[in-house]
Amino acid sequence: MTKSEVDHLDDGYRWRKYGQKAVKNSPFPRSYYRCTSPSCGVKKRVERSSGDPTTVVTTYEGTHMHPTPLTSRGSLGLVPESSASSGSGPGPSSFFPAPMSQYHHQQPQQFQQQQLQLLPFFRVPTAPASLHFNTPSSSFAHMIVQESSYCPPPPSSFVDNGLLEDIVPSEMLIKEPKKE
DNA sequence: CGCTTTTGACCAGCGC
DNA sequence: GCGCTGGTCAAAAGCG
Repeated sequence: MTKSEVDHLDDGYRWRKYGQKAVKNSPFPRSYYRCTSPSCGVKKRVERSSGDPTTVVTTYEGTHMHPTPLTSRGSLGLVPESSASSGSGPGPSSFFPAPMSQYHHQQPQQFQQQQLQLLPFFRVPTAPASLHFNTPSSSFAHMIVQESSYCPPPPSSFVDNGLLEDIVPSEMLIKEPKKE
């Protein structure tokens, strides 16, 4: 579950929408996406939470057995340096006009928690649960930081619980009744 | 021109 | 068997 204004969250892969259906439990339609990479049958369903229209529920089916596509539509700029070196390519950082450190600083624990739930295929052997976002060479960190930009600043209900959110999902924290 | 999105139709599973 | 629901297909349209 991700707080987002947009339905289609870029997660570093290219998705092709192949269907949309209105579901019974939700007034919002559910969208069906499929990974465009050949020999990759990963699918995902995207629907809005009936209770919270600002929350999109993304359900992944399958696991990506390939790296992020080389031909992103520029929305992410996740072009590996090897392929972007056509003109002694600039560093990946040039793909992020906005200060990514800003998002990184805003809600690091929260979106880390969300990403681990939202993108189970990120949990590859080379990416332990305690992802080191400070690692510049980690493309995963880049895409995660980029995607976090889709999440609008949380409402006042959001409180920085620090490392606590590494353990307790933010959802629980938000629903938790305030102390009187 | 190639790729993506849209959208109605089709199909399968399930409960009654 | 019938209706409902969820998932997929495929043609048409749109976009860069």
